Amino acid sequence: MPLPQTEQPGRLQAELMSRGVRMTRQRRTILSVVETAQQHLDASQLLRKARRIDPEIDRVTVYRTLKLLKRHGLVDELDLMHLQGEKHFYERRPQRDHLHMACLRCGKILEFESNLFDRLKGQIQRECQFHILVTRMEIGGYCSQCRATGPA
Amino acid sequence: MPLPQTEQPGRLQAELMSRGVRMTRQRRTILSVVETAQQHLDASQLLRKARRIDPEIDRVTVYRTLKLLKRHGLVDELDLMHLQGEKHFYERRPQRDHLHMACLRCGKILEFESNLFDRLKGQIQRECQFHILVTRMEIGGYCSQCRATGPA
DNA sequence: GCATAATTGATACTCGGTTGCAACTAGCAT
DNA sequence: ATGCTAGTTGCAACCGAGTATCAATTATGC
Repeated sequence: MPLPQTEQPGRLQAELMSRGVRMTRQRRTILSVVETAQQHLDASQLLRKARRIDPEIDRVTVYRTLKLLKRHGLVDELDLMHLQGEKHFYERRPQRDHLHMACLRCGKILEFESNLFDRLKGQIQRECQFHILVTRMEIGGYCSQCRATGPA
Repeated sequence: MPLPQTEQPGRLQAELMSRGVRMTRQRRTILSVVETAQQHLDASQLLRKARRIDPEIDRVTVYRTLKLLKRHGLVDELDLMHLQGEKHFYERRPQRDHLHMACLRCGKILEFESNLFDRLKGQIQRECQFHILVTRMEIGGYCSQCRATGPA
């Protein structure tokens, strides 16, 4: 599931610094991993990739940096329907929100943007007077290939 | 957040038995707690309530019964934006799907049904050829009261 | 009733994530 | 450049949700 890489590198770092967040060697490393990721990574995958750049990085620092990014709304946290246990996955928050479909058979993750999705969020803000900060829509089922072959 | 209680009691039990699932004293107790719950419960709250009826029930049995109900599509699992740690919450699967809004300030959970939501799911089934089994849409933000008082 | 396959409860364990704290350091002021 | 200090790091110990194992128990079909 290659994510569209419309981000220039260093964007996360610049964004955090502009908000007065202190930039450490470890954070720079972790941010670069998040930015260059080609798929959704969980904390332990992130740690492994970060350690290939800086072997001294501790897992606690990864968790703390992810929390920081979440707090600043720069990454979104995904559960991907708990397809792989209780891990959480992370992705750079995109320009336009999308939803995730998880195939319960082959484990593939698909993304989907939709006007209806955007309109639904608009409706909620209006009708419920709810100020939306984060959205997470995940769907579990069978992808086109797996449904063709019949349920496992 | 009182859930609409349009269910007659014993419905879950009947549903499971009709599918050939063995009905034990413990299961009956847990099912009755799920059915009469007035809000979203997590596993440990469920255990506590079940133990008020049958003090011998073990937490493992609660977990196993929840897994059973999920497998049969009779309850939905919610994360409620991880507002309260990594717990999962459960609710009887409703006639018509709804989404959940979690107020990140006061912790209130709101539910919302919408034609746009239904249409969005239809669009996904059609355009992505994805066979939907479970849907989970959760929104984090500020409810009308909390946004009026300004962010915490 | 009986047989038997499924279920239960106890215990130990896994795993994702957090806390407390002493050592370190980014970033500012001088 | 140097020093100061609040913010950050790494370590180790911890927490809590959920799972595996297995002997003892029990629901259900005959």
